[in-house]
Amino acid sequence: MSIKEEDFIEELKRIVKQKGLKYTEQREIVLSILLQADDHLTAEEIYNKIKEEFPETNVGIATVYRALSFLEEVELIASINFGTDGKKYESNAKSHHDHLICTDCSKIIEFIDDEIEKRQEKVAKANKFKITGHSMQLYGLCEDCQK
Amino acid sequence: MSIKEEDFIEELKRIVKQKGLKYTEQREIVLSILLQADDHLTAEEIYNKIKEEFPETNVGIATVYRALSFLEEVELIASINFGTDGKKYESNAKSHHDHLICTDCSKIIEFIDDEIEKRQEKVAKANKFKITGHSMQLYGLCEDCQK
DNA sequence: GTCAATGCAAATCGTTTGCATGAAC
DNA sequence: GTTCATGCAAACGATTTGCATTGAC
Repeated sequence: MSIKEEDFIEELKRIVKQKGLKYTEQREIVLSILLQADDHLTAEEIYNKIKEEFPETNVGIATVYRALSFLEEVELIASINFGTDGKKYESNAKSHHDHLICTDCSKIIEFIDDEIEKRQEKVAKANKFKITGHSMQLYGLCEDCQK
Repeated sequence: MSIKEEDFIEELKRIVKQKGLKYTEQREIVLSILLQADDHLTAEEIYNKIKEEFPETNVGIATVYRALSFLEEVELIASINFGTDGKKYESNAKSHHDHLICTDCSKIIEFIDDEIEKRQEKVAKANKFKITGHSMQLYGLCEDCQK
């Protein structure tokens, strides 16, 4: 487990305690699965991974959803929306970024563009909006799928 | 009906014919509702508007969904995703733009930023992606809801 | 007349909820 | 011991599908 991952687990403990809630194995497992994943996972994929990697722990899909909502709320993880096809989650251990999504094979490429970020702030300010989050996806065909 | 709206209806007729499909009143009604709407509508809202504005026409919600998929596929309309809360549609008669969405009152403000568009192209090119569409939403609190 | 499009109801899928039980504190 | 979190199954809401019927061509 990398240092960053430990930090996130510690952060979760801190948040839970500070809110007067309880620290459970399930919440930790969901977070750690996302910390170790190198791609974006759906709730169901996380649920299956738990059953695989932690067969001794009994988890319900409802708990996975509850943990994900909680972790997203406290900003330890983030989600991208795939419409009817559900949401995908990733940990916030990586720095902020946006996504290029292949509409054919669903591959996701992450990118950062500071200029875009800056312009977004500007637009928000011009419209007197207090930004709490944003979601930007570019859809298209990846190199392989263009063939 | 503005000239632009007529153009869109004509375009629909052309596309339908070219594809060897059938031109139906229902598809035209769904498109024209979106052409006349000044805000973004859900499938259900469109369905209700049809029952209101075209009470003599019998439509099922399934047909509305089928028409919306079709119209989106041929790029006469576009959608923005609200996750579990469903999709909202708008016609493509207006020029391309992105959205500022209030997480409190759901108000949507449209904006265009050429610089952001340019940077997006650049990012796509750098990753050898062939862009077919994009979706960018900034979430936050609008002026009123900050109070 | 043929074939696509429709309306309806049932089915599906991701997600949420109610409730009794179990675990953290 | 109290209270929050869990697992399970049932409920939910948006969207899709199967199928017999209708309507466009």
